[in-house]
Amino acid sequence: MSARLDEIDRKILAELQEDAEQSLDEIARKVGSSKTPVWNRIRRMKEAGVIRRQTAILDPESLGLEACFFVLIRTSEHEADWQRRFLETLRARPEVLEAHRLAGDIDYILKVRVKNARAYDTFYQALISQVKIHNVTALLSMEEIKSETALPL
Amino acid sequence: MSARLDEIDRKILAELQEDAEQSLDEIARKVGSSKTPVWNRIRRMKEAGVIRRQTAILDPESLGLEACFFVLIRTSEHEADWQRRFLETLRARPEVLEAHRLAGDIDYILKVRVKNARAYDTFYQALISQVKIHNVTALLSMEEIKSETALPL
DNA sequence: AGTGAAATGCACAATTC
DNA sequence: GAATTGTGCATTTCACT
Repeated sequence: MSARLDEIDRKILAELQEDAEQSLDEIARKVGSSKTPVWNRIRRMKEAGVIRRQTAILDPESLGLEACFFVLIRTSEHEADWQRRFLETLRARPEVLEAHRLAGDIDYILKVRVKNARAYDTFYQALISQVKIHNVTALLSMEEIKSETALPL
Repeated sequence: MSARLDEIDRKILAELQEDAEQSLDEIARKVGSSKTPVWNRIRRMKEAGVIRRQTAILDPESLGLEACFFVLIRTSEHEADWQRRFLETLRARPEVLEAHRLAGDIDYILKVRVKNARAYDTFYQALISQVKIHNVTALLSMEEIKSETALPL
């Protein structure tokens, strides 16, 4: 699964992670190459799935999304059908920004962005009404110390 | 802090979140407007900080980053100096993708992306050698069910 | 705040080295 | 695998409504 990338590929990825609006010329200059090879490398990395997509990062506060919760979930159900419904519910809900299945005694963790505590409760009620859940702990974020989309290269 | 945005602004943001590579013409067509007004709205939203930046989303697996941990941290130290050093450490470490200060008995949560369990241990050892931490629980992700950068509008 | 058009610049492709 | 050139499209600006 891991693609073979050389030093220049990694530099290009670093630039694209930092600012995807830069022109090819700028990127080429910074990585010490020129337009065409950089363009070809980017195209290949998109085809290989190394570069998934390009997106705009928005400011949650500006959109009135002032509450962020991490939700730890324990369940007693481990059947295929239960899991399918649970995953569908998570994927369908736009306030769920992240969802992971975990090893250990906590089964799932979610990251949920909402307007306020009341909006979280609405989400929570909807979730437990749709799938049976044994135990839920919500951790409320007081301060976002770091929020990074750039992966370490 | 919350900006006033009309229906067209929100539609533009939705398009940019989904695919920031689209041309102005395409976005304009989809939101039922035309090039110039869309361009002006985007510029204003960038100035207002609603749109923070534009970035490439990379595939962690392709980069060999196959392990993802959520780290729950309890500390006994709550002095300003300790906190400053702790935050600096987190911000300096590129494998820390998210860090939040929490309400409740768990003080911090981190999301950490690394190559493997050994790389996590290296990070962990570095962290506890730099700042005194009372209690750490690492939750290992087995499966990324959802990973979304797009905020709900 | 939106339209239409005009100009600049860039992305992309083909060709050549 | 990289440089050069060229075409067309996208971005950006402006004049007008």
